Amino acid sequence: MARPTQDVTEAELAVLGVLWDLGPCPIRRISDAIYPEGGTSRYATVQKLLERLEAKGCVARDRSESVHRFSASIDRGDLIGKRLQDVAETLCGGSLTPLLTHLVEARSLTPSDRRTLRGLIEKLDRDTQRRKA
Amino acid sequence: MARPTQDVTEAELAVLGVLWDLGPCPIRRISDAIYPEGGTSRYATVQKLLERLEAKGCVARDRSESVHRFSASIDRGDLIGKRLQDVAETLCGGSLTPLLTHLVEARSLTPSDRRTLRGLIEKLDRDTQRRKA
DNA sequence: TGACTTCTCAGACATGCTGTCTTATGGTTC
DNA sequence: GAACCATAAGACAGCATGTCTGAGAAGTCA
Repeated sequence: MARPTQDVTEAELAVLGVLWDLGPCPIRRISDAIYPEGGTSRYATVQKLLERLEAKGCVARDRSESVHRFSASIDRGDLIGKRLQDVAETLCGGSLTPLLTHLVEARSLTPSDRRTLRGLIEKLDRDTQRRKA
Repeated sequence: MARPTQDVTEAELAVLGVLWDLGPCPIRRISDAIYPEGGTSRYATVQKLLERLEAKGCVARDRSESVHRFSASIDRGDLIGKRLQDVAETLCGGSLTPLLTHLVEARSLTPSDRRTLRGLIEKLDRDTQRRKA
């Protein structure tokens, strides 16, 4: 529910990334993953990042046991969507269409990309048809 | 040439926007456009923003006359491209494809958007064909 | 029980970015 | 020369970010 209002920072993203990879886990595992050298202060850093991520609505905290477990409450796709929305808002008056045409024209599309894309559009068309019928 | 390495901020974007609208012009016109109330300090603010934009390679300064003229050296599309690249780099390992599929799947596409999109893809296909032939 | 360890929690801290503003200085114009 | 407008340099506060410290609670084990 709680979508991130503020943006997720670099360091916070690293934490989120670990949660995406490992699933719900305690701080210790996250900090070990990010800072293999360990150290008390590194642990505290991760703790602070998790605290901020929780405030932003990006992670959930399970307090039912004495060692809290954290889990991501948004996935990578959500974040992509939010960032794209940001770009659209800032540069295109909120419309996503310019982003789309920009990407398609960017000529970085492989033939396979194009196949995928065409498939997606056809699927959308079918859905629209069905809704009409 | 000089592409912005750092990102353009909100206030800087406002300045760029005026340059996109008005074309090359002196500071005075820009500051009048952004701060109609006027004032010395507002003028100085715009001056500082232009200075930073110049450092970022986003505006060019013509010093040939005593009153300098500023012009945008990137357009809105460049900025969109840069931001999209940023998102891709940060969240998709540099690939733009996930952004594309995300946008298409976001089902916020109007039928007209889809027509446009299909047209673009077909054009790309034709180009590919032609290059093959 | 008491020493040890490992948490949570609250907050301090340096740094850098942003937007704003002040002041100094020099050229133009009348 | 006085008034005006420009450039130029830099001060400043506020905030975000990443990092770290210290206090205290809770669990572990001899």
